[in-house]
Amino acid sequence: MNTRFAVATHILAYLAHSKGQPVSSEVLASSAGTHPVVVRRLMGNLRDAGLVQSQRGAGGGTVLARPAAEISLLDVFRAAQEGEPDLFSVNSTNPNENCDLGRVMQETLEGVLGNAIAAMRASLAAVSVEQVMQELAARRPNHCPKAFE
Amino acid sequence: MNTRFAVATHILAYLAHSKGQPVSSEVLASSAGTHPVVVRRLMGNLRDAGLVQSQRGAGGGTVLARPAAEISLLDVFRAAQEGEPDLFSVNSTNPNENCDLGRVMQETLEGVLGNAIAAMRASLAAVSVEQVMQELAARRPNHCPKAFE
DNA sequence: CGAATACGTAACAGAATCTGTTACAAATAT
DNA sequence: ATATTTGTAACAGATTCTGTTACGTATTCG
Repeated sequence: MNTRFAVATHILAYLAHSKGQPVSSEVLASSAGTHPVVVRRLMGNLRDAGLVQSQRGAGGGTVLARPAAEISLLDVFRAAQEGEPDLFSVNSTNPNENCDLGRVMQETLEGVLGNAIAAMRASLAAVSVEQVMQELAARRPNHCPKAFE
Repeated sequence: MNTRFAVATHILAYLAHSKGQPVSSEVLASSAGTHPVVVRRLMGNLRDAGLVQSQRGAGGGTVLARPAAEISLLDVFRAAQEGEPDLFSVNSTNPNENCDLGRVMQETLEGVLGNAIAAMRASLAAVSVEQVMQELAARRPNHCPKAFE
């Protein structure tokens, strides 16, 4: 699993915490421990998914496009992995040419994993960005004065 | 996800089908559509996990170390990914130095995903190699005369 | 005993992917 | 106008994955 999901969740939790105030990619990158361009690149996905809205220019930045309670981690996951090869796909190598055992094997494995994947998706769908933000705020260590800094 | 899980399942289903007859890495590789060394490399994991037993020399090959009904896909998955970075770990980048939001974020995400991962593991544990082999045999297309060839 | 077979393992190349970084155009506030 | 900030392309370095070659070791068979 790449870092995209973690970084995207970090970003959105931060935006949920800053309640409407636009946040720049530089601030977000500093908090998430990455590079501003990485944030902006990922932000493109979140924007395409309708999760955030950005504004250019001085004083610009990004805000949530809808309430944090209405953004599930499944939304985040899907947006973060958009355009990427399906993380849950069963990668097999060459399907056998003699018979299509390869294809049958792939279908069988996908069937086996189907329920588990559905459960995982449901679990992600049950958690909102607001919940994550609140849990982060609650567990924020004392020696870090300003939240999400 | 790498191809290891799919190839390992393929191998074990094949071995389950050949009931005690040792199968060479060359035959397995041909069926799985990969290279014999890839099979032998992966077989090292399966052997370490106690799922198969190999014998060198002429007429050698690999057999299941215990009945196929007693090998779950969770066993296969664990063995195939042994020594690899945890597929389900939430990769984050640098934990922030100012405060440990990075660590808290990681723990929070791991907590969120914990149930989903447990469900997925349970689902894999509920399916045996024998079941996979039987489903493959049942779904084997007609124009492929000899099973698993 | 010697040859053929087959595993075990190291080593390496090519491809793909991921992240970080630089660069620069476009948009916007002051 | 100027400073700020996003949007995006392009590229380098690191890592990973698969396929492949090579070679030592074990085992069977004649």
